Amino acid sequence: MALLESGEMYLETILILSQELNEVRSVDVADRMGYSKPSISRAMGILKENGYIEISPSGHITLTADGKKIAESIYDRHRTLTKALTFLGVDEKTASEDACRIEHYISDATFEAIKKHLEKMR
Amino acid sequence: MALLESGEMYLETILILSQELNEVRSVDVADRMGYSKPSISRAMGILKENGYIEISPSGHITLTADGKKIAESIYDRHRTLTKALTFLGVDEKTASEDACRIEHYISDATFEAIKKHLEKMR
DNA sequence: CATTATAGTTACCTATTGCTAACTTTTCAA
DNA sequence: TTGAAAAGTTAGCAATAGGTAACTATAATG
Repeated sequence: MALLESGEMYLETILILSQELNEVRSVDVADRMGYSKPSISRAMGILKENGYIEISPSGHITLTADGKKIAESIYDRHRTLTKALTFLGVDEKTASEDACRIEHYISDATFEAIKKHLEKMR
Repeated sequence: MALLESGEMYLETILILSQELNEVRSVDVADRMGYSKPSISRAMGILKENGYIEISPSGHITLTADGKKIAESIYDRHRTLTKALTFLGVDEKTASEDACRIEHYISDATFEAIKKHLEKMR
């Protein structure tokens, strides 16, 4: 099952939090994303059902191999697109916000082309 | 009221159809977008309520000044983004498809930066 | 240990945006 | 002019994805 923007954002957030915290819990994701606890609770249930995350009895959330692959891919897109846009003169904040939306909607072909172009430019 | 992707797509489609046809009707939009007649009917009602289009008694759809402004802006984004991506080596079809999604999600600052960069490159 | 604070879930609501089935209205041609 | 085709609308369904209220369960502290 291909994930939509929302699912990809949850996985990306879990990845980033797992680099900052010892343990990632639902409430950490809720705080970071600014969503309510029930919204996160349901989203985690769906991600778990579909094999993207695991949740320990104590509520410790970890990415599965599948989930990690997607999270890392999206995070890579985020950083590369942000860099590409700031390179074009877009301010850091706007670049990051725009990257955060674009990252879910471009094909691999387009992303690779942008990445290659960025490497050539600098 | 700021439009979402769907609303922007309808306006863009109406603009393009109005350049191809003498009269644009709901069924023309339905055929072009591949949506059902009821979906278009409702969408046209919402666009009309919000002042983006007018519908004559005979069912002839026209863009208002507000609607035209948005439609032209989105169409401009579409063409510029498609050009920018093909310039980077992305095939025409993929470039157009990706542009069609990105066009709704980037800020003015990012779009202007990309446009300027494209002009400089060629 | 009991009470409180934190974490998580359940049930239900809302909005958007697509759909089908079935209806009405309009147009056009025999 | 009448009957069929085309166009448009109404009513209701589904999925996604957010919300609140109210509950349970777990953890922490006096």
